[in-house]
Amino acid sequence: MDPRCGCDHCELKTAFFESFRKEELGIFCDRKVEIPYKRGDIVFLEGDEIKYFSYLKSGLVKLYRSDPEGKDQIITIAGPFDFVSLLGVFSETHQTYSVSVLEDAVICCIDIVQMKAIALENGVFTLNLMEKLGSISNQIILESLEIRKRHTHGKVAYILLKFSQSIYKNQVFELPVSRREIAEYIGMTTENVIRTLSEFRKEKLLRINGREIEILDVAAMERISNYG
Amino acid sequence: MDPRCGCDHCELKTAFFESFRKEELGIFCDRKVEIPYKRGDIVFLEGDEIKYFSYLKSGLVKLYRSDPEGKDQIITIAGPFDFVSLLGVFSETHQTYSVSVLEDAVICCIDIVQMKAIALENGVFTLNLMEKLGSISNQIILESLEIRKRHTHGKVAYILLKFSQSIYKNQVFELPVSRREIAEYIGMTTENVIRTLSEFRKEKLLRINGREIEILDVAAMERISNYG
DNA sequence: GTCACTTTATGATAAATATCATAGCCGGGC
DNA sequence: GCCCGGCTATGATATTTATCATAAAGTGAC
Repeated sequence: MDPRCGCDHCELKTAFFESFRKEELGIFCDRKVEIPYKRGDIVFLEGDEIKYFSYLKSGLVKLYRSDPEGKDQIITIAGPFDFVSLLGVFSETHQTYSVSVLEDAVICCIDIVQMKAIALENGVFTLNLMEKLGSISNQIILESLEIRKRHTHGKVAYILLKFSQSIYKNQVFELPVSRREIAEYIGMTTENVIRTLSEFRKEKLLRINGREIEILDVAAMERISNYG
Repeated sequence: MDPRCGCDHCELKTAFFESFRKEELGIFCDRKVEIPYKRGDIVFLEGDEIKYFSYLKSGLVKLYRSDPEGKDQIITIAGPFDFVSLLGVFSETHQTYSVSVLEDAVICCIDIVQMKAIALENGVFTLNLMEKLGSISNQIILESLEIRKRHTHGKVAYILLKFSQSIYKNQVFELPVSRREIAEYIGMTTENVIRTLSEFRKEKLLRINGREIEILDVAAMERISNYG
């Protein structure tokens, strides 16, 4: 086993690279580039040429689009083990969205040509990859539909529960985004996000200290998210 | 060449089955089932077990979700050459959405186990499939984001232009859905969809005769869709 | 530390959207 | 043909949400 290669112990390996044959893992490791990013860094911008297939080893990033007037729309927030590359990576030549870093991150990049070459050779790998990418795309679609059908209170409750339950797995957490970014995520104005948070605080559903949030009444928040 | 097999001339073949080896096409053809559907038929329901990979040969279908209170939410409308199966087909065991028929359709069904077996063997096919599925998922995500960021006038204009430009490729077309279904698609109330259509009619942007729509002023509709 | 700028916060008001009520219309079932 | 139920349509009203205005608090550059 090649001592230079760190992929043997990568947490991602068990996720889907287990299907790699030894020599493929070797190729993978030799070619991959791991890049550390700081909060606020741009990973790539909409329109950039797609050169790498990339996934998130650690940290938190946001996927977003900017419209001509400069208003951003957040597509989703991705955590460790999520891919930064979505399905478009195999059908597009240029990025259809931008990615920036919310919490210091390490992103592993694999040359897209190399990735396709391995995919052509190894059916198990490709099928695993398709399952994983499919599952993520499915999640994004369903999340978008869930957000769309909610009103302001339900939207804010939904997104706070996402942070609490899916991302931080804790009732107390530090918001990785500003109120404005929450608004860009769920499609409201910044003022109404702030107002809704204030209302939840006054009703003792939340404790708020700047970006630190504690969900005091989970059941009530779930009720608001589902029927609010 | 097996005369019983019609797949040689299938329009879909050039789309991505061109990567099939001859024997694979044979297996495919022997196993496939082509099912004709009438307007109003249910193809499958959310929660049904996934047995087939299916694509639309002709006609028009809607993909939708129903919430506990019975309100539907339309995910997208798919035409010929679109897949009825989305990416989840490889990562889920049960359907995460329902499909019903808007215009008489023929759907080709392939056993999912068989499909996976071919995918494992033929990398070119799998990569082509991933590109196609990826592109469709990408489109659904982008469409959902486009709808989310618009207000009522922009939403209605957007969806009418979709019917006119993407689906029927004509300024005159017969709406395949009721006003209520349009509302379920773009997230408004039925009354406001009707009201907005009436306003467009009064402003001479549309001619409306029941479900027959003619877009009289395409430029104005595009302006409303983009900046509306 | 100070200044400029962004973020958070709240209130007042305007605009957009939903809800409720009503009615004509159309199509399918019998 | 006739009736019933859903679809289309429109108005009045209530509610929700956005916009505008203002200000305090936090943040980074120098």
